[in-house]
Amino acid sequence: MKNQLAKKEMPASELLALATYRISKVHSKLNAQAAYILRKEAGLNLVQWRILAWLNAFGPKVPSSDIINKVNMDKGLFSRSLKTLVSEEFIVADADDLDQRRQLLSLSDKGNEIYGQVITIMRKRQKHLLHDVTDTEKAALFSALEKLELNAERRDF
Amino acid sequence: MKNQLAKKEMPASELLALATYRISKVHSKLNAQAAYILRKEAGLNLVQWRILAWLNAFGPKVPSSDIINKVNMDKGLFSRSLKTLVSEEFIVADADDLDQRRQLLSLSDKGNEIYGQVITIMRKRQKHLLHDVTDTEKAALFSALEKLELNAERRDF
DNA sequence: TCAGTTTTCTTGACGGGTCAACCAACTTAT
DNA sequence: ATAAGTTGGTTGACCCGTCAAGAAAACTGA
Repeated sequence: MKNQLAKKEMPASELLALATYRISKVHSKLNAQAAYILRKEAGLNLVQWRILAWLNAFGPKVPSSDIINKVNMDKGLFSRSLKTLVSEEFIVADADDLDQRRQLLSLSDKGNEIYGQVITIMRKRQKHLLHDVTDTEKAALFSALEKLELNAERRDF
Repeated sequence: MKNQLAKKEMPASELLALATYRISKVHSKLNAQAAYILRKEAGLNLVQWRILAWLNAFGPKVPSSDIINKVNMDKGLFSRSLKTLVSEEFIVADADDLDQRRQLLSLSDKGNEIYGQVITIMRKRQKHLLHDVTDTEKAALFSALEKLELNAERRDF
């Protein structure tokens, strides 16, 4: 009986050591940092920035679905954020003659410009974030994250 | 000029490789998994569960501020979630004679029971999450996460 | 004693993020 | 040709998470 109870107690140290807890803390701090930089440097929020970056990566004249499917982004969130990006003219949306449902998205000149400004800072940030992480740590980090991601997809275990 | 332009382009592969992006994806999948389990097994949401777990860890008769300060939890979020946990009688809140502002929180019997049920599953989950992560990977993961967390706190770099 | 400050907790407001319903356009199979 | 199903995109609803304002109680120092 004593043992059964003991099994259920969890000291604070154990909680603090949980991978899930650590990741969630890191995630929120990374988010806060990125949001701060984007707001200060470009008046963008995280979602808007991500869309600009993916659009730059996937080239011009891309339909929303391409980005949504390749990236892990919610359709609704994308749709709403896109609307403001188009209205602020960071992105131009051309009709697709082959499929009337779609719009082909491209960065505007203005969008390209701000992307260029921000990506420079973001590269510096990435460097800073990892500057004291060794190569072996980096490799292990990525491999561990990959495993975690896969294991997080299962609902039965 | 060509070089300057080249510097600004970012292929999808580079984006996908960003530590920030990977962590955010892992984080969202971990969240979804935990939310699923908690909803199915106990009808709890993540915040409620975290409060129960911390309360179990920090012992009975704890004021809210103790948890809020030790953990990184928003006061407002805590306050709102606590209200429902108390109204559903997972937690009992006793008056503190020494400080009329505070309430001393403890898990109720019902709260303890559900905590016991859930923690068993959560331990199994943690095991599953890390089952194929080697010890060296684990060590590197934690060390890298710690560095990232620190580096994410700086606003100038 | 009592004005000023600090601490504890609540509340409001708002953006981020997920889920599901839905519509319109397109595709497939018969 | 057309019914059935799929895909692309929008919208509404809702929870999570953060921030800031503020009420109430407690503390501090003249």
